[in-house]
Amino acid sequence: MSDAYYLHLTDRLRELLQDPAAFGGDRLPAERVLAERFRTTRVTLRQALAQLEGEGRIHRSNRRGWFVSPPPLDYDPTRDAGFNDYVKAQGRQPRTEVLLTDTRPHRPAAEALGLPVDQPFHHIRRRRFVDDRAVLSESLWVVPERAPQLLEGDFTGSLWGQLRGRWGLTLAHRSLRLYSETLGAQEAEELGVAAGTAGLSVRRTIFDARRRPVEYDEEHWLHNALCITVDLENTA
Amino acid sequence: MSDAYYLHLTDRLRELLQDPAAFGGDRLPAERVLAERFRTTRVTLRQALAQLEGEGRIHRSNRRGWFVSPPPLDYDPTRDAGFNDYVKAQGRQPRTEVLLTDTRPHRPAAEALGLPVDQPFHHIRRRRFVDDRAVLSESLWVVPERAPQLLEGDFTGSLWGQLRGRWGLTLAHRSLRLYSETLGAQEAEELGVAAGTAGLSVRRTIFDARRRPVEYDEEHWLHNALCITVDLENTA
DNA sequence: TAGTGGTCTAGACCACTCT
DNA sequence: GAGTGGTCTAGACCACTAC
Repeated sequence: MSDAYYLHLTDRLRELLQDPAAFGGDRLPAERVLAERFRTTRVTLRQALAQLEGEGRIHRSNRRGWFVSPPPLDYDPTRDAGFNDYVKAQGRQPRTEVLLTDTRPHRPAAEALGLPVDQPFHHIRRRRFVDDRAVLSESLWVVPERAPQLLEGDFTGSLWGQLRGRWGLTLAHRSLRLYSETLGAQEAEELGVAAGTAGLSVRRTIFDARRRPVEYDEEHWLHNALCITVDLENTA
Repeated sequence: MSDAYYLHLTDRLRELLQDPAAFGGDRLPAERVLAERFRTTRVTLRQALAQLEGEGRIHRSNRRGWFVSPPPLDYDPTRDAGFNDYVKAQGRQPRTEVLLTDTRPHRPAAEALGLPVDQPFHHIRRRRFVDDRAVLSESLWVVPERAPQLLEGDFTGSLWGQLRGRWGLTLAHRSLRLYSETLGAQEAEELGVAAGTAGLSVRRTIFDARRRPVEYDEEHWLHNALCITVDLENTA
């Protein structure tokens, strides 16, 4: 079946996408227009678009249309250069919106950090943009004893930077979990995509140098918006 | 559109999948059977199946049918416990097939390791199984000077173990890159899935303690077959 | 050879966005 | 209000797998 028409279509569209001027901008023509141009139906056309979406070449904004994707963002979840810093370092424009802050228990955080389930956490939920495209929805839960006045600060910047700078914490022990997921209703809405869109989940659990629990966070990325990089020395 | 029928269908199927006996085994009924049972068409049914596939609950084997997925494998690409070891440690059955060995130049490896493009490498391509399901296709390129007689050995086990044991190499400097991809024709065929299936690519570049280039490899995983975990100490 | 998933057609209506 | 993607129907044929 390698001669399926949608695969030919995928190839032709992929070529067109190489040429920045092919569609006169970042936006693709309407599905009906493309289907007619390539003499097929929307169903088949959408198979080709879905392929290109999986390859990270295009993406959709819910009910608005298809757009040419920029190159993925390089991201090292083991460091905290700060979102704003590393996005700028790659010549892109970062932006952060704080959606919510509160203090309450959260079972997954408690379990990850080995604390009782009724342990309250300082909780921050935010949404982050690259070049005005929402690519990341995240929630962070911080143990209040480690950072008492945390919620009085500003959270559009680096949280780890604050933990180090304001409370002198060393984020010594870190455990990461990454896996492919489909975005839930809330994350999808926050990122302006259809529910069920493919995502990449990153969870981090942090202890300080004295092995005291510090922080737990969950990130939900658009799955093709980033390339995870990790550099390691000597930890054989 | 959260009342789309395919989402209800997804929910109902997800519930059925909780019950191991619901379908009398690991295999789901034929699409036509399921479509009739839920009084819809194959197109809509397949939307629901695709959702569950994205969630990692089911997977398909090319043209054979849909199967209930086992839990994902935990995998730490920064360590080399050895595939066979960590799969067994999780109570699963590993298997490795060596598909090819040769010695030849490879541009991506040369570029990653900072060597001339005509630099030859010892090349090993293999396919790895968990519980008889092919989940990983990988190629490894080793600098011959680091491991001269490499290709005379056996490669169903841990390559890093050999590099350490037979040549006393320390894999001191490691750089990883992970990103979502769609599997190419070759990888898809080796893994028994349709071309364009979602995958997860892991690339590693390794230098020894004297910063001499040692190895470069590319892994292509079925994207929902694994959960990446990384544990770090002190590398603030 | 029977049954399966893979692909495709030619429509349709709806919810939402844009202006 | 016009245009968009999201969803859905009711079929069809083909390539491949399993027996």
